[in-house]
Amino acid sequence: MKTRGQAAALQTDEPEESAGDRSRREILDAAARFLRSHGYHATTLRDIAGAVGIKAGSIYYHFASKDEIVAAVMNDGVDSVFDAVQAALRALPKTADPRRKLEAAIRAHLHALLDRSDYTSAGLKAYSDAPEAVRQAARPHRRRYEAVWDGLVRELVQADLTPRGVSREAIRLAVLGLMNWSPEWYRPRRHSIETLAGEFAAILLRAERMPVRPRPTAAQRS
Amino acid sequence: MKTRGQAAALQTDEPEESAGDRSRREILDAAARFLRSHGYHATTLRDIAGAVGIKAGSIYYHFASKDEIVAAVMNDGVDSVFDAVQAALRALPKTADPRRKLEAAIRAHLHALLDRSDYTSAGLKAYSDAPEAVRQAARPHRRRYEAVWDGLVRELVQADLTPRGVSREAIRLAVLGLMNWSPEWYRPRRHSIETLAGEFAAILLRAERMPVRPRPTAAQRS
DNA sequence: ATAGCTGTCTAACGTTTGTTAGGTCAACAT
DNA sequence: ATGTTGACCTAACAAACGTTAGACAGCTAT
Repeated sequence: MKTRGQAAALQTDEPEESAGDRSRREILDAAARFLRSHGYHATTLRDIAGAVGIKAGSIYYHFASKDEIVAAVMNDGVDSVFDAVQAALRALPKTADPRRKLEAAIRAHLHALLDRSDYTSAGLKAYSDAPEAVRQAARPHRRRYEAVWDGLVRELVQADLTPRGVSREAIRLAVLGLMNWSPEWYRPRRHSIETLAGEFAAILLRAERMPVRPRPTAAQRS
Repeated sequence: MKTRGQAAALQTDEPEESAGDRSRREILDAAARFLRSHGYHATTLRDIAGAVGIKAGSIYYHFASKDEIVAAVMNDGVDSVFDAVQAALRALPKTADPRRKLEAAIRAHLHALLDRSDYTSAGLKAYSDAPEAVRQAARPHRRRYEAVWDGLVRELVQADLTPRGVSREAIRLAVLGLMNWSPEWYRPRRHSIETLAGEFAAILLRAERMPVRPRPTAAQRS
């Protein structure tokens, strides 16, 4: 049932991708691009096929239905941002300041959403339009990812870094909503993901903005 | 902008709604409901007509195209939440605490989005899927509404209630994103709009949560 | 050489979509 | 009585949709 990574654990070399595997991957890539920019209903199998260089009917050699493609894209998208955030958190020392963890997670999420993976934003956009069966298949992936943020928020609350009297759920909904709405307004030329991540983290915390440790243009005040 | 209030004022000076006007309004109401829950492409003229009790072709007596309906719903939706927020702000004394203004605006926005008007949420959901012509027609309405929030954020910044070093734009995008994502997770049985409004306002501000003031007549200004 | 598998093609199918043309029928004005 | 208008209907149109069946070229293994 896994869509991609299964051959990754092969013993010696790279998976030796066959022609069929490459087509299958290209179909998913194209589907993710169309789903991201046009949504579920406006993404047609003929569009996808055309982008891959084959005919619409040929898709059915690789997938049983449109919804199977959509489900694969959506689940890969959630797993992808899950992995990205987990990796970003693991790159920090376990005892790191929860504020830094929050900012790292926000940065990873925004990167996945806005410039790294069509899959993540495709899943986000197509979810509410997809048939119930597809959404149901995606639910475990989504829950697993939400749990990451719930843990993060829990740490913040325990460190007393969030406004008092605000439920953990509200904070999680706030941070996810704030990020997930960004595809609606983000323009690569106009916004910097790095800057946005820092600003969003600062907004969500009670305390002042964190000291600027690694880089860029953060201090235009003072 | 009136959303429902069917025979609100039977007085002599009311417009005397004709049968055609009522049909037109019912078409828009039904379109808003479908657009809200199913989005642009999954909302069909036959669905709308069926909900009103007429046939699909008859819609063209009232509207020139599907997109004209969508544009009307979208623009009414933005104007509706604009009016609601403006009214909520005007109900406050001009010199009111900016924190209170923020909370009032958030509450009004959430109410418009989640339980008062199908139009507002319909416009939000359908916007990115609608043809460019429809989006272009909606842009002035959206800009006017954004300006309200920009003014609100400006007040907050001037009162030093926001984290320092964070741009006004980031704050505005944060608060709007946080609210506009709520249709994705809000469940009326599970969440309370009043509570959410207070929590979101608290999250966005540097200071502690505001004291719960029982009555507005007290002079709290020192 | 032959058989089989892989990956794609052509060509259609049944359905649904937005839209249009022309008809119908009651209410009203003359 | 007659003509006009308002509001709706029927019936279709072309296009586009997801999907399917069957054919066909290229490769591999016998």
